[in-house]
Amino acid sequence: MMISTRGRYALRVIVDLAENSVDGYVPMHEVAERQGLSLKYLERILPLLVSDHLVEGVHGKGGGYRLSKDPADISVGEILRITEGDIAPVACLENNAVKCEHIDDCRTLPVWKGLNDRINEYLDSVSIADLMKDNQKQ
Amino acid sequence: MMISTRGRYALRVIVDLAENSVDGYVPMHEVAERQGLSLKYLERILPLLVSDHLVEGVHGKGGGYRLSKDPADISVGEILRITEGDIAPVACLENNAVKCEHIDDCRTLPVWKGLNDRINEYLDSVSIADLMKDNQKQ
DNA sequence: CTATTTACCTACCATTTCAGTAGGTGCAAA
DNA sequence: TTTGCACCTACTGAAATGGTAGGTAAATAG
Repeated sequence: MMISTRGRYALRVIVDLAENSVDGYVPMHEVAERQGLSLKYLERILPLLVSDHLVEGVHGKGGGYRLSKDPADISVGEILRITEGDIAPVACLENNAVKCEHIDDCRTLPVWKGLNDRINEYLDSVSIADLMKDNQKQ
Repeated sequence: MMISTRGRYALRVIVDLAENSVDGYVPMHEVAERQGLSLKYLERILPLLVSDHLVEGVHGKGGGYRLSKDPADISVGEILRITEGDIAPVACLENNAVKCEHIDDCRTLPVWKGLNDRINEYLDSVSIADLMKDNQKQ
């Protein structure tokens, strides 16, 4: 399995915020309750999204989170790359991969590159707006 | 990361057999040496391919492995599904997944299904023959 | 000024998976 | 009967996964 709960939960949180943040900031415990997820675990995931300017967090009463961008301008690939760190299907295509010696003669590398390209292409083509309830594609 | 060494090594072994089994059976220690892989580890992977009739093993002197099918008739997807058990990108699409309650109302399921479809479609479209040295696509 | 509410941070933990290794047994040919 | 091979089971160290525990920092309400 490629996408862990970190990435999947992050995506659900973002969609939830997109659908429920009509007025101001939404505290994470509301999202956690709606989605049936552990608040404590989400609290460890959200700083990743904040530091990448996908959402903004405000402390104190009346605070919470809201999206920094329009749902149509946030892609699924963006969220997953932040939370998963790397969505490469094999180790040799990961960001910090050790350089393979036989890279020029590797028979299997073209498949992995082809797979990687298709995965990223697809995930970048789907936006949060595409996943919202009122969208026709549903 | 989605594809572990089990699947990647299996693919390299199959391509190696396709390129080097001009005459009869190839002992696995030869493949292991050519590919720079642990023989002991490969010995644990190959029975999976045998039981799925992708390769045939013959004991004793002069024995080894050979492909049961033409390289053009073996897809990468086939090999990976056998060795990885499951190549679903998320847990809820795995073969033995626990049925999700909110499946009819899940905002994120369509992305995972779309991703799963594209991954399988691509991996099934690439054959071992496509990966061999003498192939133009290289 | 204090209490409350929220985000955010660090450390820990149980379980599972990964990537092998060790040490054999079974079978077939020379 | 010895050699070369496939094949089987049990074990292991390291890392990742999916959290929990127990705080601190900031903002607002009263």
